[in-house]
Amino acid sequence: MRELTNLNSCKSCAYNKLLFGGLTDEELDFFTEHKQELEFKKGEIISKEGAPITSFLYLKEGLVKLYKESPGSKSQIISIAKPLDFISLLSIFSNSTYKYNVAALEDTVVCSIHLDAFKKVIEQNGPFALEIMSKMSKMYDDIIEARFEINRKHLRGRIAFILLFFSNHIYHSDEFELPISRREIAELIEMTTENVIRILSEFRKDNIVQIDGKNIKLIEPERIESICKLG
Amino acid sequence: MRELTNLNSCKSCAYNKLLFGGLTDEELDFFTEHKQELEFKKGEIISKEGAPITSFLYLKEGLVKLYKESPGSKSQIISIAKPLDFISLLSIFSNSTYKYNVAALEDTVVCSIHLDAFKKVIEQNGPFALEIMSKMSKMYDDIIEARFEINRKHLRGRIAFILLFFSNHIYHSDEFELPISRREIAELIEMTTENVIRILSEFRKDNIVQIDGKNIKLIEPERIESICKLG
DNA sequence: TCCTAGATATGATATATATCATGACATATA
DNA sequence: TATATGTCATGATATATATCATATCTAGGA
Repeated sequence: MRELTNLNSCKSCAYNKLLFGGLTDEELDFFTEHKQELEFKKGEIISKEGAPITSFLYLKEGLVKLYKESPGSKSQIISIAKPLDFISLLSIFSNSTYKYNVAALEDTVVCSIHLDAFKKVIEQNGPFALEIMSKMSKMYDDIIEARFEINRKHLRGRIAFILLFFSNHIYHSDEFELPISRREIAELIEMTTENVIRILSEFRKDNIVQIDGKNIKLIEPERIESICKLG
Repeated sequence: MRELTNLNSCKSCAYNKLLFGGLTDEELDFFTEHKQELEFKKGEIISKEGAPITSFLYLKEGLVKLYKESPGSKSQIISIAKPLDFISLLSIFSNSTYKYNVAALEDTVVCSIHLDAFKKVIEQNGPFALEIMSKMSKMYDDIIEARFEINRKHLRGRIAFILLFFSNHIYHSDEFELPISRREIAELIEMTTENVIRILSEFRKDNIVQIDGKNIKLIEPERIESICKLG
């Protein structure tokens, strides 16, 4: 991890309009004083389950995974967060320690606002509180929704689901480089690594995707959609 | 559904201290003006996926299930809410319509505060906003946690899990009456109805639970704990 | 440079779970 | 009262998925 130093003020940050619409100049200045920008290299751990929470974190650039590790069994990936997503979920309001691990899947920049400062502004700015609740709510609902969707699908449907997830929600393209390994895909959509590999091969043989290592190109997105829906 | 009429003011409500610690007398009076208490009989639907959200709901008495229905496949139960739980999750801050169905499992009393009134108080009372966030956060985290726990267990472990859930978190007793059918258990812990029945029978034959219809008595809770952990 | 560990890949086999079939019983309905 | 409908129950069978074994390829460390 590396702390970025030549910081702009939050006031001039391109992200503040998107995330923090309802803040006054004074509040933005207040955040500027209490924030840090942190850079993580691919693979680095951003926060660990059980570690004390001291700041509100959101993703500025890059890609991260939220995951749980439980002794004796393989780890489970809860979700993948993209720029502008909060990576400390609501846990920060109900727990003093993190409930999940977070690790960088790509080189990543995280904006870190000291928790006390963040809470202070929530307390004094009601509309801002509602905004944060709305955003967090949506993230949680999406996680739960995805969990249930994955669970009612067969393996082929799950692979189709995750391909479409990267294509539609992360890279907005039919062609992309997978940011995670086959094993991590398995941890994300609840199946074994072998079956992830096997079914990706099937898709390749069926000529609905081109696969070269981590490089993916969806050849027949409509067919993948239908496998996702029906499988 | 029946609307209760002889309402006490929120000020004197035994629940307000538990749920709404940080409110002024004026704010409680304001809620009193904008609330209703609704009574639902067992089986009645409290809210439906897709219906417009007009109020903040929390459970005063009884038991409800939150569930999703998707065309062509069986419905999935997301969670079971008990008194003092919010039954409109954060959806109310991010969506204009409900994302889940809610139905009463027992005769139930719901306190319904008009959404605009509720949001108004959140906007003007920061500490209250934080309180609500904290409570909602915990509910969401619990749901996600349970989902992942269920998923890494085999069927016997899941049945053990759900028996312990009712025993420890709902009824606080080794002896209780199941509030849901075998089919609903299946919808809650992601397995088929037949296997729920089969494994409950196994547990009965193994003499770790007594079962008479919906009446359950855990004979060897420690063994159930260990099946839950290991299975 | 070699060596090792991990990722990818594929086949054979085992096994957990779903599906199908059937029946008893209770409960709602006409 | 008779008829239908849903729940509980259990066995036989089918099938999806995990597990085990093995091989190749690549990247990183000594």
